[in-house]
Amino acid sequence: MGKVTLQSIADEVGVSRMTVSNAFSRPEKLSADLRERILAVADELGYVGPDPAARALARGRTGTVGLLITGRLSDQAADPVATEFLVAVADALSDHGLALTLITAGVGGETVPARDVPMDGALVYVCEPDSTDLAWLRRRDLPLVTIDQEALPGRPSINVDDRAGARAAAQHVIDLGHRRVGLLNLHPVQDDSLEATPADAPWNPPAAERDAGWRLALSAAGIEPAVELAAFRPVTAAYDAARRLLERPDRPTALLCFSDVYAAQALRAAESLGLRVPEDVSVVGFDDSSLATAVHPCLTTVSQPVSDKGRLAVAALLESMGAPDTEPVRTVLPTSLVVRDSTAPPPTDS
Amino acid sequence: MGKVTLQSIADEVGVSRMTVSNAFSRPEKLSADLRERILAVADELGYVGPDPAARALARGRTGTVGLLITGRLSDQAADPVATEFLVAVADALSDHGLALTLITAGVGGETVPARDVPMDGALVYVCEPDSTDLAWLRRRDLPLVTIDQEALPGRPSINVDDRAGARAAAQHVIDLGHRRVGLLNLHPVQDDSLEATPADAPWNPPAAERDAGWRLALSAAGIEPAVELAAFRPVTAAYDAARRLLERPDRPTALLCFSDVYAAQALRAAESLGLRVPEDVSVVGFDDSSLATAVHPCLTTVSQPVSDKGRLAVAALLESMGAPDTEPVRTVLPTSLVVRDSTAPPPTDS
DNA sequence: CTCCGGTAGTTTACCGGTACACACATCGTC
DNA sequence: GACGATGTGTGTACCGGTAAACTACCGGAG
Repeated sequence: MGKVTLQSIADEVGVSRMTVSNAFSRPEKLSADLRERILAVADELGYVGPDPAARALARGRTGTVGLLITGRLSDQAADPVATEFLVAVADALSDHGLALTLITAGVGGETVPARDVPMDGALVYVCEPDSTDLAWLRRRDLPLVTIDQEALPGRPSINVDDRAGARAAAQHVIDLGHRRVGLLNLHPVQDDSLEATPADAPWNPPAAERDAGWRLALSAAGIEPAVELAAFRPVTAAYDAARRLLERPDRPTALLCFSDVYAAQALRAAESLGLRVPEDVSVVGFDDSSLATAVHPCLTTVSQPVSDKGRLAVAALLESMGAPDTEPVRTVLPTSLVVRDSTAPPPTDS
Repeated sequence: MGKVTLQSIADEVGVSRMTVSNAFSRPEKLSADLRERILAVADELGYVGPDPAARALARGRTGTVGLLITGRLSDQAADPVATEFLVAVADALSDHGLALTLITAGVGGETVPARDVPMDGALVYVCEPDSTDLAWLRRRDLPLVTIDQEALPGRPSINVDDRAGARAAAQHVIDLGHRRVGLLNLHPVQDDSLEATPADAPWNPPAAERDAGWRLALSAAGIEPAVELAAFRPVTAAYDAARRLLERPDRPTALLCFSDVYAAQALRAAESLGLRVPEDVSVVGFDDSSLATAVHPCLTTVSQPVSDKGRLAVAALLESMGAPDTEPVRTVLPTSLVVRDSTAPPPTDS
């Protein structure tokens, strides 16, 4: 038996192919009676419904939205923030009957998802600005929304106010009386190779903004921070960097960390050196992810609305899919400091 | 300007459309010289490469694999096991240049992803056996692999040996001397409505197998367990169920839980009743997820190879995409008991 | 009686590619 | 000098649908 298509059903019923198509896709365009008959025959022939690929071509829509994440998903998923975001996006999309396709950097084989996967639009989440995948998406002229990225010209963007959050975090430890402060930020490592990364490699926007926010408050207080950078992976990089900070002769009494993941590593580093948190050293995280309350002590951290970010990103994407040429919206969501148990005034003998 | 297609490039260069197609998809079929020229013109015209949707139709392959998860992703993602699995799958697929599309239950709107999204195959992860989405996938005659599900006829399946793991867990507490044992298992709630669920609603396979394993060991020891069921969501359901178990007059001295998430709730329930773990009550989890070592005390639990599950599922799917009619493989992966700090002999006065 | 508007179904013209068989020239070989 | 083996490019026939314009019919208003 050949494959069952609209045509074979049409022949069987004795109507035009178009009518069969309508029976499936536009019930109101034919009589209920005939439609019934067509569906019956279709069922009998084992027809599964219009072929999605063909439909996608003819309609120009696929019902799928991509989420671009460079690097392996396992790298990103190590941070609860990423999965929380992903989940929010998937939920928001499914409310609109759209599916979410994960576009991760291919291994450079035959097929490049960013180039070859049919989709109606894409969310650009974590990726280097000069990513080839991003370049493909842009060339395809797809509706795009960037999240936590430098905004693309003419495209909506969703960001959070990292700078204000970081500034509040720094101000918090300053207000507690800390004068020796360490910054534990992301290392802008490229291509998984620490060596190959030029000294002036650009930070990704969140890291740059957080750094700027911290320094804004610190320099106003006349404090010159000690700085260590740690690559995103492996997580022990953050542990090592935290140890380097805490082993300095002029040991910082407060650590401001790029993320809760980093802060959690800092807690471990402090513990390994026999330092108590917050009595001997204060630690501040960022993100207020699930990790923040899962570790001991619970982290003082900067909260960002991750789920809102996902929801708004989807909303923005849907809008630019509907009306391509509207003025792109640049959304910046607020952050707020959440004070928990990992910060306290510095030890009195300091 | 009209859209740039293979044809427009062909006209411009003065070759046939097929040759242009080859220039992009099969470089070896034409001279390097001509190919160069074609690519140059294509670039100049702003051509982005063959249209994915059209290519998908013509080739019969889309480069995408679906992952079917019924219910909202946020529900599932509450369990670290689900995200760990998802990540393993995404990574394994990206090694083969395939993208992963999340198929979650739509809201029943216009588009039904399971029916309308183009894909080459699908992994069936968590879903009710009579799910309409699953029915769509089956009708579409897609290569399918089930994971943690009842195997589909003629289709490969990946499962873990839940029964043996549960049995080992039960045997462990028996060997420690426990005689009063509580089971905290999954409630087979349907459609999010506890009331609407018939009393004889079928468990999903893992829950059924774990129950069977526990009882195998317990009944051999002549122990009749106390049982409470808790819906997957909200997580407090497990907390409440654990409290019910621990408030019984004949309070169990050991709790065997459906998952680490449940076990973590049981820990909280015990704490809320002033019971110490493991001195007053032992708690055993399942999965050995990241949660197991994140809580205090660290959980004795049954370890299952989640990442392997993902990898093997992808391998099985790729195989059945390549050779549709091979004998389907039924893989059952081993589980193993991991003893940590949440189990101990029962209190002596019991 | 005619004109009009709506319903039901058909026609035509794509959507943008790929597979496969074939034509044609070039070239080394027996 | 004929023959097969390349290497290159072309033609034809799809892949399986959808949009939009068009026709035929029907009933009611003018």
